Amino acid sequence: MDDAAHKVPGDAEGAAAYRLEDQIGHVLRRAHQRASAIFQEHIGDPNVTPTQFAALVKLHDEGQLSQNHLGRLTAMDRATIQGVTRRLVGRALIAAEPDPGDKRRTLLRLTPAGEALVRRLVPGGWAVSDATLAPLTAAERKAFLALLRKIT
Amino acid sequence: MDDAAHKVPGDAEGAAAYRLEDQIGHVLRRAHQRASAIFQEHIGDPNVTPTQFAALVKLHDEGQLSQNHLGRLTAMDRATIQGVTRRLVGRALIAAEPDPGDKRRTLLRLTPAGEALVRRLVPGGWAVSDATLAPLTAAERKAFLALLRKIT
DNA sequence: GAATAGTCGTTAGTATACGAACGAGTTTGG
DNA sequence: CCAAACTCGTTCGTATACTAACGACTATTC
Repeated sequence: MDDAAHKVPGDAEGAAAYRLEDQIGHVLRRAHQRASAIFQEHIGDPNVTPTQFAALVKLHDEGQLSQNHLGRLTAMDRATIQGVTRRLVGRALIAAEPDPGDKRRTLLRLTPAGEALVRRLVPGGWAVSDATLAPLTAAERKAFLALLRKIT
Repeated sequence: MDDAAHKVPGDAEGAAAYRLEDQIGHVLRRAHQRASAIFQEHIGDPNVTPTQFAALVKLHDEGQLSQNHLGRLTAMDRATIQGVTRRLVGRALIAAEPDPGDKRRTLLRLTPAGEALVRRLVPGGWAVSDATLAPLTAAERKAFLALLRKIT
C-alpha cells in the first residue's frame, strides 16, 4: 500500500486504488493550510491574515482601486472582498470613498496607518515565503513555482 | 514589472520588489481555489464538498474511526471535523456510536447509504484530479506532486 | 432614447478553518 | 494510588470562500 502503483488483490488489471493522499486537491489543501500557519508565525502581526495582507499590498502597489477590482487583483469574489474591506476599514487601515465618475463604485486606498503597516510587514512577507519553501532547493523552488502557476 | 528579477529604480542593488503574484502562499491559495471549483464541477453531486468526500473516503478505507482520528487522517482540526461529522450524520451518510472502551470517544462508520455514495463518487474523484492536473504533462504531474508533498 | 444586458456593492445562507476554553474521561509519574 | 498531564468531543468567536438574489447604476444595442 506504500506504492501508488501497487495493485490491490481485488483490483482490475491496471487500476490503482483511490488513495486520498495521492489526490492533488487534498495535497493542495494541506499545503495551503501549512502556508497559512507559517504566515501567522512569520508575518509579525497576529491580527493580519493572508488575504488582508494581500489586499493591503495591492493597494500599496496600485494606490487606489474600486472594491471589486481589488478583489479581482487578489483573487477574492465580491462577497469575500466585501468582508475583508469592511474589517480593514474598521481598523482604519484603508479608507473608502464613493467614485465621483461611477456611482456604483467605492474607491479604496491605504490610510497612512495602512501604508506604515505594509512597510513594516513586507520583510515578514519575504520570511513567510522563505519558510514555506524551506524544504526545497533553489532549483526546486523555481520548478515548483512554475508548475504551480500552470495549474492556477 | 514583468520580470521577477527586474529592478525598480528605487530598489537597493539585488533587492527585488515584493510582488504578491510571486509569493508561494498566494499562488497556493489560488491553486486551491481552482481545485475546489473543479471538484464541484466533476464530483457528480452538488451537495458533497471536498472535505466531506475526504472524510467519506477515509471511513470507506478504514471502516471505523473515532472522530478526532478521522480528523487527523483528513487534516482537519477538532472543531472542523466536528462540523463535517455533524452534517454527514445529519444526512445519514455516517453513523456515530459511543466507544465502549473509551467513554471520551465517538466511533464513526459509513452507513449503507454512505458506502453507496462513496462507490458512486470515486470515478468523479479520479476525474477531479485529472482535470486539476490537465495543464501538466505526465512527467510534470509526477514532479509537481513530489515537490508539493515536500512542502506539506 | 429606451429596452436590454452587464457591473457594482450588499446581504443571507452554508461550509471550511482555527484559536481558545470547557467538562469529562484516560494515562502517566512520583 | 493519586495528582498532573493529556486526550476527547463541544462550543464560541472570528475569518475566509462561494452561491444566490437584490437594488442601484452604467453600457450596449437596436
